[in-house]
Amino acid sequence: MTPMASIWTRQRTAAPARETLSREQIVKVTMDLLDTEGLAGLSMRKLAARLDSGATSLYWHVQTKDDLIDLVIDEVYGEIDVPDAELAGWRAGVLLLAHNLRAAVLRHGWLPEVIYTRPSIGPNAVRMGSRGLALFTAAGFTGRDIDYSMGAVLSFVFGNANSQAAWQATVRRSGRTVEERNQEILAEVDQLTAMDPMMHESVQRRRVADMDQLQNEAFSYGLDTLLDGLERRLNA
Amino acid sequence: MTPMASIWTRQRTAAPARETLSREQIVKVTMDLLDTEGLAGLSMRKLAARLDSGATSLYWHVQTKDDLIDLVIDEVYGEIDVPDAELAGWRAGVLLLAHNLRAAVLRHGWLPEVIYTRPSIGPNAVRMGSRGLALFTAAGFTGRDIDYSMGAVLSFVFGNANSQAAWQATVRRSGRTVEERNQEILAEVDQLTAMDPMMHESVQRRRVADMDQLQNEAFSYGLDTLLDGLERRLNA
DNA sequence: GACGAACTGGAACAGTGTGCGAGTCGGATT
DNA sequence: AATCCGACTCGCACACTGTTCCAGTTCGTC
Repeated sequence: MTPMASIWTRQRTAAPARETLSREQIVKVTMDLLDTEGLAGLSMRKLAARLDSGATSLYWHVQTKDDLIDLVIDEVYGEIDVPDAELAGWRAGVLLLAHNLRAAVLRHGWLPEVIYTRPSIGPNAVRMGSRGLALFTAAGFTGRDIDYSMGAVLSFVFGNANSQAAWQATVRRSGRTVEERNQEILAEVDQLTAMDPMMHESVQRRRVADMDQLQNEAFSYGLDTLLDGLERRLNA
Repeated sequence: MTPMASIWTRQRTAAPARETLSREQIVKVTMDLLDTEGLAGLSMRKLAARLDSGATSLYWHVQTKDDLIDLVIDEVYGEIDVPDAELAGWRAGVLLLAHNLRAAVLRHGWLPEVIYTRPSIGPNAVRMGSRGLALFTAAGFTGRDIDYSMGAVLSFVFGNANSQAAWQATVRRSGRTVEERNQEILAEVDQLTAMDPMMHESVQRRRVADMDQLQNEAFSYGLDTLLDGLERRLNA
């Protein structure tokens, strides 16, 4: 009968007696630490140091490190604004959802490293899911097609954003510039294949001044294509 | 001038003197270990135990654990068959590539946990990339559209396969059946939102006898939609 | 003033990846 | 037949990890 005390269920039972650590504060500092140093830079002791507390004190407010990460992940979902279904047209709404989701992933480049390691269904994730479903329902999808169409968009967005975030993270870690890194890749690829023309040219095409813009274009291209396909389904 | 000795560059200089560990053998056993016990179950000591060797012996054949993982990842890419551009039509070819890639990810459920943690451009990844590009070139795409269209498909496939693989992994770890796990999710969601109708129904729709088939359908739905959109671009 | 709940944090444990360096093997050279 | 040397193995040790246990401290309530 105990309702599987998940992290989001548990609540502070009474007001704190004195100035004390709070779960909110811990989550916030964890987010900062992750954003600046990445997943590898997060350890309970380092986190405690930033909070001027002992490492084991954290365990009063949080069950495990994994639970803490669940909390931060849901915090990220909380940043994502999903427009109302009525306000914009459905396509404009989905477009916005997609862009906001991608932006959130890119803001928190450690996210791809953790989302696939746990289930993690927090309140903000549920809220985003619910509002997303409303969007696709308003578009005219029914039954399972609601889930399928939204799943398709989310899959694409995550697929795109994850790999770009990972790319950015490695560039940052390497300390090199984007162009230097692209040159390295070109060299590696050429060395591996003895000048495969397909790959060589594809990598060459990536060597542009504004890499972010290139990736934005790739994202828009794919998203538009997918939305075109969905629209076609609606009109069929 | 040193060509950044990557893991794939380094070769054994001479034949081994006696019966000895080999990189191929290590990679193979690592793959087995990952497939059966997941990423969390992989440690150098456990791996060495399976090979009847000391843990530190592995470091003669492999620079670091991360490099080892790079090798296994590329091994997975090696399993993916990409059809020739001329044989099937481009759409059939891309469809096959997509299905093969997804199947490989699902076979190796630990992959989503690692692909976004490192760059990892091995020979097999390059080969797959090259053959993929050929497919989209044969379809009629030119210039950057080749990269964009292929990127869209790969993003979707990874997005879909990653989350399904992660789902399967958690079900396996929990030791519960698929239906039990779905029931848990339903309860959690309802508890978090006090019966949000959108989410409630969506989760209800997931509670089917054959979960795999449902996810296959979701995959086909999204892939078809995306390919429809790409075809539309070609005919524009 | 005493009690007890809320909270802190040091010591300790089992486990991790990996550098070091001493040791072993076996084929080629002398 | 003795020597040599590169290929390879592996125990020890180090710094670090998440986490448990428990002895403490703080503070509102009786």
